[in-house]
Amino acid sequence: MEKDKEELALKKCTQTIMAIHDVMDILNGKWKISIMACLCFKKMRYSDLLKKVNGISGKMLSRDLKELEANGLITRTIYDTQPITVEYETTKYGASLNKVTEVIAAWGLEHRRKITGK
Amino acid sequence: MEKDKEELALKKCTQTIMAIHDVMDILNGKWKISIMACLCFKKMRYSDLLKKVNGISGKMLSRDLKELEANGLITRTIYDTQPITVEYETTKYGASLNKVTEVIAAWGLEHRRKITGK
DNA sequence: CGGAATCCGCGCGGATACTG
DNA sequence: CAGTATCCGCGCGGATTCCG
Repeated sequence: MEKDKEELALKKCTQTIMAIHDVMDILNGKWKISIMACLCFKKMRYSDLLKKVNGISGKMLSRDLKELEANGLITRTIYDTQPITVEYETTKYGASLNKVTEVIAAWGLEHRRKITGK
Repeated sequence: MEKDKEELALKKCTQTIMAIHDVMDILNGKWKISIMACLCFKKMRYSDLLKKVNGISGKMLSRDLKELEANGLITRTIYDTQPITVEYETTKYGASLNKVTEVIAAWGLEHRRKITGK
């Protein structure tokens, strides 16, 4: 029946909304997705991220890094050099966001082409 | 040379960050992605969205819908019934976000499975 | 039904200065 | 270098009320 089909679609819609809401709870704020995208390319240090993630302030960066670590998306390792070195790296789990960031970025490029370009 | 390769990767990283930032400018806030995901399933009315997008308030919904429309992602059509009916629908352009919302939702489901489940 | 208007708290997020 | 601390404005976003 087509009524069942309709119902099924709506149910999937509801599930989708919930799933997205979950993600937005973890990746909230202006910067987390950018940070994850950056770390998906390679592990980086605090100062590297500060430069790469354009416009972010030191406060937000460290705060977001803490939250991302708390959610198991990245790891923080300290090297006892002089001065001390800290490296951030995606966990295996965090690396699975790679696909997400890629798709977003791809759409963003397309969008920019549409806006600025012609 | 591998140095060139490294350089290329970093350049791509920078581009990715910029692209993501563009997207976040359009899809900012807590709800826009959910709204778009919802409308990617089917066109809906204001009250439908209010129910489907769980937790959103009327104010945010109408504000976000306005912004999404301003960015060309959705259209708003008024039917002269009694009482009046308004339908929101993705533009062809907005529909291209389908892939994005799908990937995010997929990751979200996986995430929920990891958190609650085991 | 489909909003607009108003009130208001909270926390995001920027700027700056300081620390080990 | 890798942060922390503090101050503070702004706007997101909730709740409620009102309107055509």
